[in-house]
Amino acid sequence: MRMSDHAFNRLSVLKKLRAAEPVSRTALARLTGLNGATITSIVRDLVARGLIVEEQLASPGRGRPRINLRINPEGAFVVGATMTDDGDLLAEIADLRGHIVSSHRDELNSNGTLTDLAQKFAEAIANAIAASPIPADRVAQIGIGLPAIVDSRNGTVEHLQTFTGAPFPFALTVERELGIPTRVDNSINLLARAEHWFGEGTGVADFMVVLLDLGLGAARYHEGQLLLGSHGIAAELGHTKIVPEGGRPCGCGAHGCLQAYSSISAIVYQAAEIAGEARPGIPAIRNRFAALIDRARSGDREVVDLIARGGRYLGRALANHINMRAPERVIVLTKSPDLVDFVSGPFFEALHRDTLPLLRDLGRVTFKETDDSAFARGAAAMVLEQLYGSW
Amino acid sequence: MRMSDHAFNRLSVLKKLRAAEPVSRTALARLTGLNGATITSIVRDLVARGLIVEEQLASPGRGRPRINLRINPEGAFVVGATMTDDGDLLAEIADLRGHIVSSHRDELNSNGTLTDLAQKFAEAIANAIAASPIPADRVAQIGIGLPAIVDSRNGTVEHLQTFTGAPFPFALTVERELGIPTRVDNSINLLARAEHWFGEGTGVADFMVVLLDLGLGAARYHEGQLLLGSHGIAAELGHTKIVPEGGRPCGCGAHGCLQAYSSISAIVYQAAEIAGEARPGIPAIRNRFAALIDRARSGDREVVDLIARGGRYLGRALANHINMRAPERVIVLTKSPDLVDFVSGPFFEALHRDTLPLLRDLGRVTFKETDDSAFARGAAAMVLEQLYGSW
DNA sequence: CTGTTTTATTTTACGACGCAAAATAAATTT
DNA sequence: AAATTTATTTTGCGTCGTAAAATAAAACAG
Repeated sequence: MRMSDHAFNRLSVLKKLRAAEPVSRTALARLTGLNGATITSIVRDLVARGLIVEEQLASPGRGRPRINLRINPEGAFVVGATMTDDGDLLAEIADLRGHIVSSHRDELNSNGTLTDLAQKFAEAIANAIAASPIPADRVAQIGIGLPAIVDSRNGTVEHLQTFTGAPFPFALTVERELGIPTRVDNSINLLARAEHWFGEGTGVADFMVVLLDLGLGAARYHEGQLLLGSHGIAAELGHTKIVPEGGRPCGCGAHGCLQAYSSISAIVYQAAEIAGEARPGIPAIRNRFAALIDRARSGDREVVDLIARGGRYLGRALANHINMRAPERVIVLTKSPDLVDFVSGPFFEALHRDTLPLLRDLGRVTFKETDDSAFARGAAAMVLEQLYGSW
Repeated sequence: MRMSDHAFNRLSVLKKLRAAEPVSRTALARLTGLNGATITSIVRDLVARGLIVEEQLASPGRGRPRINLRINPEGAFVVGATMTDDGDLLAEIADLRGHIVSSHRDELNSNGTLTDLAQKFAEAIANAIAASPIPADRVAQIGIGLPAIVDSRNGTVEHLQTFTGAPFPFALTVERELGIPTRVDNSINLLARAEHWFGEGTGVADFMVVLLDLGLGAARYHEGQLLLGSHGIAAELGHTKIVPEGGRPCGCGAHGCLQAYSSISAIVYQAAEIAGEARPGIPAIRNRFAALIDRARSGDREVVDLIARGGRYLGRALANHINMRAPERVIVLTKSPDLVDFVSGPFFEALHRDTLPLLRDLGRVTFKETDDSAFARGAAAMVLEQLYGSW
């Protein structure tokens, strides 16, 4: 489904406003290329919806003073919910600037079915709202990020961990339970949306977001729109074959996939194998990784090399991606700055070496620290992005 | 620049018409989702422009008989021009169905500057028109395909062989010379456009075209539109790093790029190296390759393995691409069916092995023979695609 | 203090587009 | 010949975005 011109124009006004805030109508006209009259009417509508507010200004010189416009952070609130690495449900309330107003965490004891998971999400979200100072009727929308293959257009889950089968109407299930419009998207897509609206992707039409953390994921904006592939696959990176022959086995059944080398889990698993230990469970991985970082800091070559190899492989994979698609920016997100310390050297070396000279551009690729709240920011971004019925 | 709704609707009518031809207005309304009244007015315009014609039908049953619509192949003619492998300029006239009406070939003796090259193109095109039965004033547009980095939006060349520098207004130069609107695009993009309008990409919104011939190239349609990256780089495949360490040198300065292994030139060059001979010049490559094919057919392992390796690498690279972006279809074009004979086995094996199980889908990837006329078909496609001012 | 100038925003008038519903057209069936 | 069926066109309407004109709100000049 294509966004209408109408929706597109509204959205570009909102995006430019978000990026240049505070900004006058005249400036918006210049930024968007739309006629001033058009801006007047779009802004009128946004003000009526309470999403933006006018701000009186001390007059700066000659002429009628401009009226600056700002996002009204209190215009609407959004719940962003996601599953954390430790198996909790994190539900946070964000305002329209992507600021977290309230945060709530519930344990997730799910029986593994999607019906139950949706139910647990609904409960956690209800708890989060109840525990917050925000009245329930000010919560305009719910955004849920799942580590899954999701069709965000209609809120269905196609594949999550052990679940595969007919698309499950996840968003609808939560929406029925709580009576609040609900959207579901892939976790990485939420991070990309957060960057596009509130982060380093602001004003950048074509960029890629990579999450290098426990797992590995990627998403891509193209011409100012998040790419949604046929199965939500539009910028998968983890299953790039990085070791052609005799590579490590990957959960997908194949060998030599990037994600078997370049992620915190991959590094921890490899270290465990070397030490002849069993793989730790998901909750233990961060601790194990911290221990590995300690060893690396004390000069343990084995660990340093392991992490370096992950970085090198990621660099090569990203170089290949850049060579193929020439994004303006690549933002590599991680929750672990320790990882960056040891990864970035070999990463940038490989990246530079394998990138076409034409496209070698220092600063195109950057590391950035993130945290779980980014998902709630992404949910807020999703609300803005979907204000006019588009995805 | 975004296509307007207006242009988008016109274009989808034209595309559906092209794909379902002959077809009635009512059927078009169903196919496009547009209102019948809208179809009436769009069709009226297309008929007035002479691009489509009505066709009276024997009434098939009850009710008012439908009036079928067809593309009017004679509605406009297009010159498609390109540089062939043997260093000639090939200028062909195509009708709106992509059928070649007339073909003309001139030797290219260029001094290497873009000004001169554009001049030579203009001459060859003028000769082609003069030698054809089509009156010059029926030639609506010229499309030129260059093995270059091109900004097809404004017809400038950014990089061609030895030329690098400020974008050169190639289309404008030819247009001034001949007085006929002229567009320039990358050769591979033209092939993709030809597939989209007249070939196996008809009706497929997301597909990739790979040219496996003397060189290696790729282009991608996304949501029914050709992707144009920032430097025309939207689906480059040749500089995927396929051999991480100690790979063959590539023209780009790096080592281990796919195009150093998987193309006719790459195979011929490798064979020459093995034999301790000098690299043959471009014009000789096809002959040398024919000789290699003979050796392969008579069971020469060395040659068979060389070609197989190229196929394996291409298979892996395409698998990586599919894993990343999940195109609906991939069309691998080549002018050499001999190549396919020896490449396809190892190619499909590697492709299958390295593609995510979820995305393994026999029939997604196919080989297809092509020829130089495809560029003229692509030029015709470009005209249709740009009827309403979009790219 | 009043008129002029400057800059920002809104209003007005208009044209383009696409839709729904109604009208018309052109056949077959009764 | 009238009714029915299906296809296409016409009509009337609402929305959108623009250019030009009007209005608003300030500083400046005298």
